[in-house]
Amino acid sequence: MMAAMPELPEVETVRRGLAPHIEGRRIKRLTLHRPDLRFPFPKDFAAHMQGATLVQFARRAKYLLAEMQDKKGARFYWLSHLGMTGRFILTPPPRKTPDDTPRTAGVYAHELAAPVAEKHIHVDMVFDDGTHLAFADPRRFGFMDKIEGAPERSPFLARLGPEPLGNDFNQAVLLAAAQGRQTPVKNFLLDQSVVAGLGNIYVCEALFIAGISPRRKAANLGVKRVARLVPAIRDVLARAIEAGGSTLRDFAHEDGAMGYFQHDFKVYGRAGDICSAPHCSAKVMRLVQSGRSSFYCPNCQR
DNA sequence: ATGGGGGCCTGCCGGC
DNA sequence: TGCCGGCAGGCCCCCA
Repeated sequence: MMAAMPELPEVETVRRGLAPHIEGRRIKRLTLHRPDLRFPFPKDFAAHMQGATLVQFARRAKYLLAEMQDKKGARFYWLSHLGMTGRFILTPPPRKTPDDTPRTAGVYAHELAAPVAEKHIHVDMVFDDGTHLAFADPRRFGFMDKIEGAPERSPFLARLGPEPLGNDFNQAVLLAAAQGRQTPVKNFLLDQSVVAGLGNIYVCEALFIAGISPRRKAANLGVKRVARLVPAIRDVLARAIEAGGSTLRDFAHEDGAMGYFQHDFKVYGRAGDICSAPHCSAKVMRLVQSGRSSFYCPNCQR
């Protein structure tokens, strides 16, 4: 068992967990505890978010994309990325008591208490019903942005390839994208412009399921391997989302931290273990490609 | 255009 | 026991 980094299934799990708590709610206060994460927060970020209503909480690749309606009724989008260690921590509103009247400027007593005691909380939000949403990110590889206009024109989203679980991702598309690509299939699948949402872990797992060596050049995949690879990618992601979904049942608690559910992997992080495939006694190997670990079974993957 | 590598950033872990 | 190097990797950016 190990905790998965935020790739598509983890981000989707976060989305599903948070959406029912924040959709349709107005942001009463938003506090930044530092001027930047990986990038500086956009100018007027807090001011624009404050008083805005979160209309819909969606996902694109590994990005969370919230449709917002500001105080004047204008639409904009709040984009966030969890990076490597980013987490949203949700605290549902405590039950109000009769004497819980506004203190200053309409702030209720129950809103003054710190919802969580944790290091590395960089953003705090309070919604109109008292729901707290904090963003913590020790390594600050995550970031947030504000998008005016069509979200697909955001520089962060413009170059993304198809969603791996959508109809735009299929064997013909993947085969065409692989034409002439001399890079190993491992690197190829990590390229978010090829298919958007895979990270190191699920690429390793998908290649294992498809029986393809991470070393194989993308251009040499061929129709047969692509025909195995596409469903392998879909299956591994869909199963991981299911596994994440099963953790949501316990979500609405005090420490509502999200996105790092436990999950079993066949090869990732298992160097030296015997391959889990039936009748295979080879050892799972680790190799470094472009500075990243690949795990694979040299017997099952060619 | 494409591929490869550096840098960001902190927590953790193994070795001495 | 404490220190320290290596490692983890998503994504942008630069260079060949």
